[in-house]
This record gives sequence, C-alpha cells and structure tokens, in this order.
Amino acid sequence: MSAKKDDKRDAILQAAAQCFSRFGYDKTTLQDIGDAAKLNKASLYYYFRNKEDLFVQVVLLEAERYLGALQEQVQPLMRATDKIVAYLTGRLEYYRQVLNLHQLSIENLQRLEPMFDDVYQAVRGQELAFLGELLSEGVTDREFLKLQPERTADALLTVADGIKHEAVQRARTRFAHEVDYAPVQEKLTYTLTLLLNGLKK
Amino acid sequence: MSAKKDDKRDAILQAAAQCFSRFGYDKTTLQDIGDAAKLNKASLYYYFRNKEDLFVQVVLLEAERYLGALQEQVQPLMRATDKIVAYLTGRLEYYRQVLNLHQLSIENLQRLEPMFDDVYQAVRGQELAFLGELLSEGVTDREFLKLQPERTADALLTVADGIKHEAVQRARTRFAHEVDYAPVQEKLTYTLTLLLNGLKK
Amino acid sequence: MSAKKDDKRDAILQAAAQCFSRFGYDKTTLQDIGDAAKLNKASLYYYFRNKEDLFVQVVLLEAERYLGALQEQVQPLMRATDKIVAYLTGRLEYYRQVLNLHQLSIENLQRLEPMFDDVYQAVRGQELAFLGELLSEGVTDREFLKLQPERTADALLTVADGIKHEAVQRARTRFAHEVDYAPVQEKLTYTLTLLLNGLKK
Amino acid sequence: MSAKKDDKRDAILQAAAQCFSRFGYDKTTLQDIGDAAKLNKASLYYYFRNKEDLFVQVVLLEAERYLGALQEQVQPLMRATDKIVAYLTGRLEYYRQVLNLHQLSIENLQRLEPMFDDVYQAVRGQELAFLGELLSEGVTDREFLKLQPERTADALLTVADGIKHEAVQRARTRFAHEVDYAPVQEKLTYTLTLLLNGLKK
DNA sequence: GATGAATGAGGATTCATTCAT
DNA sequence: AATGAATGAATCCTCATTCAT
Repeated sequence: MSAKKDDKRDAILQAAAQCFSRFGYDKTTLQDIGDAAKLNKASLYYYFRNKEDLFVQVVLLEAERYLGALQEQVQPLMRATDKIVAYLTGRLEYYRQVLNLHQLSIENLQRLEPMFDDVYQAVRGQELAFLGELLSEGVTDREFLKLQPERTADALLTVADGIKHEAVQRARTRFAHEVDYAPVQEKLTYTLTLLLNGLKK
Repeated sequence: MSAKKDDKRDAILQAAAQCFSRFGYDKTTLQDIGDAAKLNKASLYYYFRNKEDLFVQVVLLEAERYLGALQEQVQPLMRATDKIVAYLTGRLEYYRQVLNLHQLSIENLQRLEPMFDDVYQAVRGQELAFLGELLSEGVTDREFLKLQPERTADALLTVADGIKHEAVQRARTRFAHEVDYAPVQEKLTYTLTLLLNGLKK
Repeated sequence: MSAKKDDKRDAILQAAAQCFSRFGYDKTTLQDIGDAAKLNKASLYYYFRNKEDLFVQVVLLEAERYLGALQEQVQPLMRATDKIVAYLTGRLEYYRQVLNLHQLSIENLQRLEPMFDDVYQAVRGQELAFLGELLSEGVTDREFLKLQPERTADALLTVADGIKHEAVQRARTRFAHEVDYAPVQEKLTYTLTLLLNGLKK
Repeated sequence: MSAKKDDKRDAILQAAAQCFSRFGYDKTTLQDIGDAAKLNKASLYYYFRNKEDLFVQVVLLEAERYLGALQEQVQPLMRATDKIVAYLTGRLEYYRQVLNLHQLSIENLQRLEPMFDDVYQAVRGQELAFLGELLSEGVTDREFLKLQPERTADALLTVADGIKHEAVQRARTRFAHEVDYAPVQEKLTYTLTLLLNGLKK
C-alpha cells in the first residue's frame, strides 16, 4: 500500500509545486494546495508535517530533477575539470532560481535553511557519486594526479556549499533584490580552478 | 513646520521602501514599517491613508529618482530619436523592476493599478516636459519636421503606457514570474520607430 | 451529518439575531456573537463569509418568519384585494422595523442593499406563489377579470419593491431616524389600488 | 472672556447634537464633531472631558429646551392635577425619544446612566420650582389640601424618576427594541393619580 | 486656547494547525 | 486515510485619548 501512498504524496507535491511557483511561498495557502490536489487541506498533514516541510520536499524533488538534467548536460564536455566546474556553477545557478521562482524572502530563506540542509543530505550521496566518477575519469585521462575520489568529491561539494552559504549570510544585511550572484559565481569558479589545479600534475 | 512633517514622512517612506524590497509587498506588515521608522504602526495612518497608499508613494518616489537618472543617462546619445527610444524603453524596464523588486503579485498589481495611475500623473508633467524638449531638439537639428512638442510628447507617452498596460492585461492569465517583457520591449521599440519615422522628413 | 452543521448554523444565527437586535449592527462584534454561540469568533467564518453575510442571513430568517405570519394574518380578510394590499403594506412595515430593530444606519443600509437583494430572491418565490394564489382567488370570486396569476403577482411585487427602493434612495439625503414611512405607505397603497382596480371588471 | 468660551462651547454642543442624532452615539466620531465645529478634534478636550461628557451635555441642553417647552405646553390645561400628570408623562416620553434619537444601546445607556443622574441635578432645581408652583396653584384653587410644595414636588419627581429607572433596569434582560413604554406610561399615570388624589379633599 | 503628532485598545478577517471521528 | 470543525495568532485598520508646543 505504500505505493498508493506515494502516488498521493507525489500528486500533492506536484500541486504544491505549481502553487508555490505561481503565488510564491507566503502567498500560497494550504487551502490552495488542497484545492489543487483535490484533497481537504487537513489531509495534507497526513503526508507532510507542515507547510515548511511540504515546501522543502517540493524543492528537493525539483533539485533531483534539475541536478540530474545538469549532470547529463555536463557530460559532453571534454575535460573532467570543465565538467566539474560546469556542474558546480550550474548548481549555484539552480539555487538562485529556486529563490526567485518561489519568491522566497531572505527572511523565509534563513528560517528554512536548516530544513534544506537536512533534505539536501538525501541528494548529496548521489552528487558525491557523480563527482567521484568525474574525478576518477580525470585520473584515468591523466588530467589529475592520483587522488581519493570520495574525499575529494566531498571537499568539492563542501567548498561549493560553503561559498553558497556565505552568500546567503552576507545577504542578511542587504536587501533581497540586491543579492548579486555574479561575484559569488566568480568566487566559486576561481576557487574551484585553484583546487582542481592542485590536483593536476 | 510642514518641513518637519515632510521629514517624518520621508523617513517613513524610506523605512517602507526598505521593508517592501526586503520582504515584498504582502509580507511587509505595518508593524515592520512602524518598527523601522521608530513609530507606532497606528501613527503611519497619520501620514498615509493605508498600506496601499504608502506603497504607491514609495513607488512614486523611486520612480522620480529612477526617471531622473534615466533622463541624464540618455542625454549623451547623439540623435533625439535615440534619446527618446532609450528613455521610453528604459521606462518600461523600470516598471518591470518595480514588480520584481517588491514581489508584487499580478493580483495585487491589478488591484493597485488605478492607484498607480493616479500617482503617475504627478510625474507625467515632468516627463512630458522632458520629451517635449527632446522633440524640439530634434526639430532644431533638422531630425524631425516641424511639430507641436506638447501634443507629440503626450502621444508618445500615451503609446508607451498603452503598450505597458496591454502587457499587464495579457498577464492576467499567466503567472507573475512568467511574464516575458522581451516581446513587450520589442513591440514598444517597433511602434516608437514607426512613430518617430513619421516625424522625419 | 449536514443536519448537525445546520443545527450549529442555526444556533449561530439565533445568537447573532439576539446580538444584532440588542446592540445594533455596528456595535455587535463577532466576539459578541462568538461568545453567545459558545464558539471562537474565527469559527464563525466557517459558517458565514463575513459579518455582512451573517447579518443578511439573520434578516432572511426573520423575513421568512415574519412574512409567513403576515400571510396567515391576512387570510381572514374578505376580499382578495384587501388581502393583497394588506400583505404588501405589511411587508413594507416589516422593512421599516428591520432598520430600526438593528439600528441600521443609512450608510450601512446602502452598502448592504445589494446583498439583501440577493437574499430576497430566496423568499421571492414563496411570495410570488402566495400572491398568485390570492389573485386566482380573486378571479374565482369574480373580483378580478381573467388574468395571468404569475405575471401579475410578479408585477405587484416589483411595484412594491420599487416603491420601497425609492424610499431608501430618497433617504440618501436625510437622517436615518427621520425617514418618514407614512408617505411611502400612502404611495404604495394608492398605487396598488390603481393597479388592482385595473384588474376589476 | 468666559462669554467667548461659552460661545465656542455652545457651537460644539450644537455640532455634536447634529452628529449624535444623525449617526447615533457610537457611530459619531470626535473627528466628525470636530469637523462640524470647525475645530481640531483635540480641542474638544479643552471644553469637555471626553466623548461621554460631551454627549451628556448635549442631552442636558436638549432636556432644558424640551422641558421648558413642555412646561409652557402644559400651562393652558385647566386643573393643576392635569398639568402635573401631563408634565410628568411628557417627561417620560422625552426620555424615550432621547434613546431613539441617538440610537443609544442599552449597554451604553447603562454605562451612561450615572452621568445622566449627575447632570439632571442641574435641571432638577428648575423642575422642582415648576412643580412646586403647580402644586401651590392647586392649593389656591382649592384643588388640593394644604401641603408643603417643595417636599411634595420632590416626592413627585422622585416617583416619576423611580418608575423610569425601573423600566431601564427591567430592560437589562430584554432587548433594546422590546422595551415597551406604554405600560410604563400607564403605571406612571396610575401612580400619579393615586398620589394626587391623596392630596385632594 | 489650539493643534499636530502619537499611541493603545479593539474590531474584522485570514491562515496554519489540530483533533475527533 | 480523510475530513469537518475549531482555534490562536497575526494582520489591517479605526478611534478615543494624550501631550508637547
């Protein structure tokens, strides 16, 4: 019966995704989502703990899809270095889009961030595997020196997330619309280049 | 002593501007604004009729500044035609920014539009004068045939606003974040070109 | 289980009716009504859209009872003409009482009028049937010429409501308590007499 | 300068009287009264302690005028007994009108009653004198036995007020609109008749 | 005396959330 | 699993009242 439950859960997630991107997080009411999912709003609490949880799950689902697509999109690139940089910068771009898409205010963002961190653990394993493979590829192609793929992949992800996190924190004192992602992207690219250079012969 | 009142009013407007752009229109509470302005929220009603009015005044102030800057920015261009097109398209871009900046939902936008129209009358005089001057310039430089600056300026502004308004109306059926301004800009540019060509020898 | 909901709804209506007639429309708070119905004030919104809606429903309920009583009260009269006139003037008298009973200001009255109109449609069917029967009676008793009961009943009701409506409109410039219903009653009686005479041989 | 102040005070009272009878006590705002009196609403507090005080003063002024008129109106009656009964029942009628005129809710009424009592002391002296005179007349005309005018007048007024007060108290448990003054009038008339009969030979 | 400015209290309304069934 | 029903908290707004000038 878990399959059935999952179906319903997915239907709710889809309805919620539409509502959130249409109205933004704050303006979306559980009534809206319930209506869209053809379910009483009270029933949503059977599948999700609360509005925040539901939102985070929506974002997680989108993240899985987006990052999957990004991974495929990056494959045609020639060098492992380029694939890695493209993937990690594409990942940041995704983060920016989520904020805009759901009209998340900085306030909400900071309230929800810990929940995001929890949820990202779920995707992180997959991401680590992907990066690890790219790194191994790089070694095979003699692009990188011998390295420990898992630890290096973890380091890369941590660096990328650290830079992203710093950007959000810095936003604390500035206005939401003023957050400029260009310098963050630049910093990320620069740091990754340094790191990956360190792996080269 | 009206200066003092105006000072306070301005302080509130500034506080409100910060809040609106930080949290968006809906999420900004009068409590937020009152706190930021170091004033009881009830006192805000001494200076403004209601939340909507306050918001519109904020936008008006921003519009004055923005349009002033735009006018200066446009002056270095060589031909009057270019100045006019640049000004009127820059103006539309501003409109787009306001929506994003304050995370105005289409719903709110349509509710507030009449209030905006009222308020824009205040700036319109200044805009007409500016455009009129550009047109006169164009005549002096033999770029345009003889024309009535006031009436022509009015026509240009009306056309630009009409195209903007149509875009909002069309948005009625689409999601706020999906409104694509590129075709609107294109339509505006095209229409203006036609119009201004009509003024040429 | 809808019966249960209706029971609660009725309990609220009764509580509201008491409050409205005790304190008047404006002075009655939803807190008052909630207290009287032993329900959180927010719960009232589960049953009614807002204060105005609640008020209108109260009046509707009273109207049904009053008009029912009026119909019985009118039956003993000998001639159909008399019954009709008595019913329609009694109806106006009821309208006057509602205003006084709930201390409705002209301001509120004019704001609520459209809602009343909506709600009166619900009773109108019953009223039309009653009047139609009186008219048919009149024909049987050779008091009236042959006529179309439905259309004639409709005409009578429309005339009565029109005269009532005119009185409210005229009140626009006068104080609520100064509205004098005597001339309205007179006008109504006169007009009805003319109309009904037109139906006689 | 006290004359000037009194003028202003009277102007305010007149403005307030209009507002109160137009909108009712609750719906009248101090802003309304200030506007009508062409005075800042804060200035009203220079002349009156608060809204209640202002209202009570308005009623007092009206009472003086009304009771003065009533006294004249009663004079043409032949017998002192009739004059007294007419005066005291007319007085009760006035009381009823005040409630309706200003749409005083029972709630407000009971809150304001103590203030009324204070204020009525001001008129009471005049009323006692008037009644005393009627009583003396009655003695001169051999309608009554010898009596002490002051004490008897006081007794009459106390009885009349007591009956009125009882009516208000009884209203506590009933709805405002249901207060029926007819039995109160009757009771008053009956009691007065008994009393005055007691004074006759 | 008069008023501009400020505020606390209260009222209508919305919404996330809970709970019994 | 699903939902009808209920509620506390938060939000916009109005108004009587106060106070410094």
